[in-house]
Amino acid sequence: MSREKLHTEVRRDQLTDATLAVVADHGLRGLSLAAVARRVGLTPSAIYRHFPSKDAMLDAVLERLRERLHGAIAAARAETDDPVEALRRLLGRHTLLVRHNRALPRMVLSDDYHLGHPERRQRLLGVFSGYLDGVAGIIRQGQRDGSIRSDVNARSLAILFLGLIQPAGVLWTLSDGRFDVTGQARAAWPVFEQAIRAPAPPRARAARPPRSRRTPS
Amino acid sequence: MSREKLHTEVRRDQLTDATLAVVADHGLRGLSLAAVARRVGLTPSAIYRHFPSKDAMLDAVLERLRERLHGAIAAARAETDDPVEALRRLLGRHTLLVRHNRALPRMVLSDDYHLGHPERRQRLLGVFSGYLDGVAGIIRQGQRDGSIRSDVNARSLAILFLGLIQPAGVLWTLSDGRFDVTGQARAAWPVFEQAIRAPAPPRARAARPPRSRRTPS
DNA sequence: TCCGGTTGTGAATACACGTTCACAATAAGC
DNA sequence: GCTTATTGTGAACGTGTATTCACAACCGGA
Repeated sequence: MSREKLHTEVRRDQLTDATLAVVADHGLRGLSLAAVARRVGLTPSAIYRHFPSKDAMLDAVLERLRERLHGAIAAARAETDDPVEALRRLLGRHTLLVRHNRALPRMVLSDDYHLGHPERRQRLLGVFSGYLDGVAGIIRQGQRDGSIRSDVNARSLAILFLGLIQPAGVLWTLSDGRFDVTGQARAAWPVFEQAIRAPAPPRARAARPPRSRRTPS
Repeated sequence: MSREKLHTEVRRDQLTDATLAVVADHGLRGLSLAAVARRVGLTPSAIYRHFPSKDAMLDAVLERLRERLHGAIAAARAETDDPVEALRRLLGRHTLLVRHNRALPRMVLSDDYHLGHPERRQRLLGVFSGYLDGVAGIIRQGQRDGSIRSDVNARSLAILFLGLIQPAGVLWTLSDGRFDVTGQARAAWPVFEQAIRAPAPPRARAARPPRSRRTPS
């Protein structure tokens, strides 16, 4: 082993990085302390100098992913004032994030992380909700300034936006990177954009939300 | 134990059912032969009378899920000739399928199943592709008869359709059934429908697919 | 009725993993 | 330079797991 003694903050960073790498390569199931330790040149027991348990380490990793997701939203919002354009940029940033962090979909979609740990599920749901709130915030801004349709609530549109990326991300991980996420995003975006844009202001259509419209079976 | 001797086909059905139930409750990670055996009133070793290995059992389970997914598509197509209406029905059937088979998203999205087993990944990708092909088939029909826009390829639209369900399904599992999948589907469908409908025939817009349009960063 | 194949059992095996602990080596503060 | 807290090591432990095997009970057909 390297036998080198480093400060605990440094090791913690190394360990979370290594964890992300292992999860990217072998999934959450394949995540073992041995594999993480090997990657940073430590023995499994040394990990316990920096994290009280494997679970605590995973929590730190999730926190890092959360920061990156929120960072993407903040960056997209900072770049432009046009909400629709902000969404387009967020889409690009998010696909890039997925492509550079194969661990992200695995961590967030795999149930290993939260099953049997209600507080974990709550945390993960919080990450999702936070992201969706961010997207919904952009959308609401667009609804206020009239660029985005107001007959569908912002949250639903935010989830629809997530649908722009998620299946592509799944296909991408499943195909081991062969599926063209970026291409799919480029193809799907115009469709989405057109769908959320408010109908042209001149001709005010009946934009009443269709309440419980039920077409006969 | 029940001590009852049943034919192997019956046991195989019971075992796949039990596996689905266990995965629904405890995820793929929490799937153990012991748990499955307990659920059907057998000992773990008895399972080997009906499946050569745990992996083989999982394969059978995936096959069952594949059948149900394809069944949903076939049923939706059989019910109507209108492609857009078929998609709407498929959406309903799919959400129902997810709600009744919590194991479905877990099996299909968790990487436990396929990581480290390239042939498994291939199989799972095949399930996805088969489903997408089915959806794309409906869409292509709509493109031929002019009800669905032709400037975006059917596959991309099919993936977008999947995005209508998948994030909702994830939120649903994550919130332990509290999230309203059906409501989300109802809210998102009109948006999707309007997005894929071909622009009204009278005013023929320039519907050339934008090839590599790149907006400056 | 008898017999062979099928189904079920419980004990045993082998392995991987998280975690603990006593001890060694090193860095930091006085 | 001495002391003390920090960091790293290797061995050990306990647990949960898939899988195997010898044996028992049973069903179905001759």
